[in-house]
Amino acid sequence: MRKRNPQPTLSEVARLAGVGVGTASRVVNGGVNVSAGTMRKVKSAIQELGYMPNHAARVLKGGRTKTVGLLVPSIADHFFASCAEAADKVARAHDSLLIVAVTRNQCGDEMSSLEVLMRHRPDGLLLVPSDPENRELARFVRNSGIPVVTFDRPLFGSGCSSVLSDNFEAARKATLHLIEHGYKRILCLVSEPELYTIRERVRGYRQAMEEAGLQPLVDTGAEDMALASRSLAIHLKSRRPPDAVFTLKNSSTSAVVQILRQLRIPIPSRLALLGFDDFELAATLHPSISVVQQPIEDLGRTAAELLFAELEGHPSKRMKREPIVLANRLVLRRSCGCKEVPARKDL
Amino acid sequence: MRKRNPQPTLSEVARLAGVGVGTASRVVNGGVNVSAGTMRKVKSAIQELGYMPNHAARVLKGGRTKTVGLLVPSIADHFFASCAEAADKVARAHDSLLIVAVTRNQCGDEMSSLEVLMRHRPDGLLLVPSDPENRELARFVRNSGIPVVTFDRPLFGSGCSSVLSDNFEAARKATLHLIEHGYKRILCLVSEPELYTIRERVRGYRQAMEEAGLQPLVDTGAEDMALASRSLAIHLKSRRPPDAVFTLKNSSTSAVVQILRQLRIPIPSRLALLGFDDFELAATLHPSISVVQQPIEDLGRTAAELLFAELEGHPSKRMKREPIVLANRLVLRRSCGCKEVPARKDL
DNA sequence: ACAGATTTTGGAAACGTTTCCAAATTGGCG
DNA sequence: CGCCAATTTGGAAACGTTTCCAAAATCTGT
Repeated sequence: MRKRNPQPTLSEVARLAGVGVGTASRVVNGGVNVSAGTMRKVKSAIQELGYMPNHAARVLKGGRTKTVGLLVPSIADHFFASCAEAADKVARAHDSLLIVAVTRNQCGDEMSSLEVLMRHRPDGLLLVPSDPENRELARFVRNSGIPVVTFDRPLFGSGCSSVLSDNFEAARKATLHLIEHGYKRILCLVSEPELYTIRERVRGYRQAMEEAGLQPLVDTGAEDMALASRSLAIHLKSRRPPDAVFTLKNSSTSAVVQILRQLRIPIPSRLALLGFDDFELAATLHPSISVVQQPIEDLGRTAAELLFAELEGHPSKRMKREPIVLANRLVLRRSCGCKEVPARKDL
Repeated sequence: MRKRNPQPTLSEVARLAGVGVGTASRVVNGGVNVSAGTMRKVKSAIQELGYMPNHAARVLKGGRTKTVGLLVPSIADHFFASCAEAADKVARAHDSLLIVAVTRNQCGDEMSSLEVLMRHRPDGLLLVPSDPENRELARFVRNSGIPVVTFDRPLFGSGCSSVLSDNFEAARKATLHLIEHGYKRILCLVSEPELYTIRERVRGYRQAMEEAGLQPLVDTGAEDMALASRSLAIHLKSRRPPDAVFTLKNSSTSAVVQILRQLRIPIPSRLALLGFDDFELAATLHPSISVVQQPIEDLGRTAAELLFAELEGHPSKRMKREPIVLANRLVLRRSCGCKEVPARKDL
């Protein structure tokens, strides 16, 4: 059986329904100014033929593509995957498709991925810029002619809206919390220090230490397990070893847990630990790990909603360009020396 | 400055170069039968105008869309996210875009998501069928007229290729391993028993138990933490409590770890544990958790490669329709009573 | 029942490519 | 130089929509 697939076209639908092609088109697009009878005829013709609009033709004609693009560093990463899922849900609610492309935080890939995305002429764009200072990207956004919203990281000079989380303030509060516990030599363990979010967190850490009159202690040599392990060992053997560690990333946190277990260093009695970004087993580990919990889904959802608002409602009435900043939560567990406390809402 | 974005068209290029539009087109597409001089003129015109072909117009004319669709139950789930990333990499290597839609293992969503995908006329399709017996989906695939590859789960009666992992055999081997340790009352803790992969795993478990002349003990009441907790408590209090647990899903495994920790039941001395599907902290937990490790990226990558092979190379020379079955690895850690075997790469 | 206002309808034009085919140009060779 | 073959070129048609505009049909109020 050779059921080739010469997709039925709108004129075939029109012919079968006994109406003009323009009329058929109107029925397909919501049917304004179409009489009930005609509507019915056309709809049943569509049903019978299994007609589906040809997307390419629509795009060519210049209409909406019902497509929004999402550009993220990675899609296997839980953080971005959750954002993507949340954004996808919003897109689907607006009868649109979210198309995703991944950069790997490399600006080169960024532009080329963007190009592949743009081929599909998305109605709008959701971005996580690798580098907030990327002028090429900012220029691209300005000239793109479509609404763009960035999230997790801003894009300076692009004039587009952003949805961020307060990395600075959350890191500051977290550090202050450690300080309140009496820890004085707090090591800040960093990987990927070039990323905006990480830089903000480091800034928050430094600010807190400075406020307390303590000496900041930042180590950027935590790119992977091996390096982190080496760094940690050196610090622990130094003349004035740290009494607490503040890790700025999910994977660093679990790496440190693993390393400390190997070294048989008890948490928090010998070394306290607080991590940025929650992870599934943080509550299950022994001891449970205190973390800053990010509003992950909120970021994706809010960004998408903002995009569709600009897209549908108010193309001219541009809302204020101030970034929307979402709060993080400090979830206190055992690893910072706290008694297991119910998660606090106050940042 | 209203820098609208009237993308330059091919005729503008042609005009600037002083040639016909057909000639310009030939230059853009590899330039066969074009004299060297003309070539040069057109290319510099392209350069000057920053011309980029309009993808929609090309597609409309009947070419490839350079797009493949991926339909998965979820994209926030680490398993599918990794598959997606691997498939995306392959797609990008073929200068194509992977477009993703999510079902939530619900057949209704499945067809509607598929419809949204099909709007974009993908050149091929990558599917994770919610239900291998879904006749509607199978019919759709047969009539779609484009190559389709399923992975993780088959789709019976669809005639398309599949890439699977050997859930049955892996579960059997895993159960056998527990049996070799001397465990006799092995509880198989199940959630989402309607899923194909889960059913296969249960089947493998039963087979192993039967081979050993032991009584299978399957509990499907593990849908969430609360239920799992209740189930587990009941079994532990029964007259002949289990001495080992085999969990069939990632989240069940960590749920059980958490529950046993709360109940202060030592692993593996009082209750051994072996899980299906590895997770990041499985090696870090105390004790470390033995698991079946799935070839996650392989699944996505292989499926995508298969799809592009059908797409590009051999549209008629259909390869054998036998599913490709990838092997799982049994990663032995402490929770099943094993000594920590070289904590790294033991098959 | 009729003029005018309103709603509904049909069909042509346009979107930017590619793909033809015929026309124009070039080259070879007697 | 002249003629045929081979190469190169220009431009029309087609892809399937949407969006016009004018024509047709229907509705209003008197």
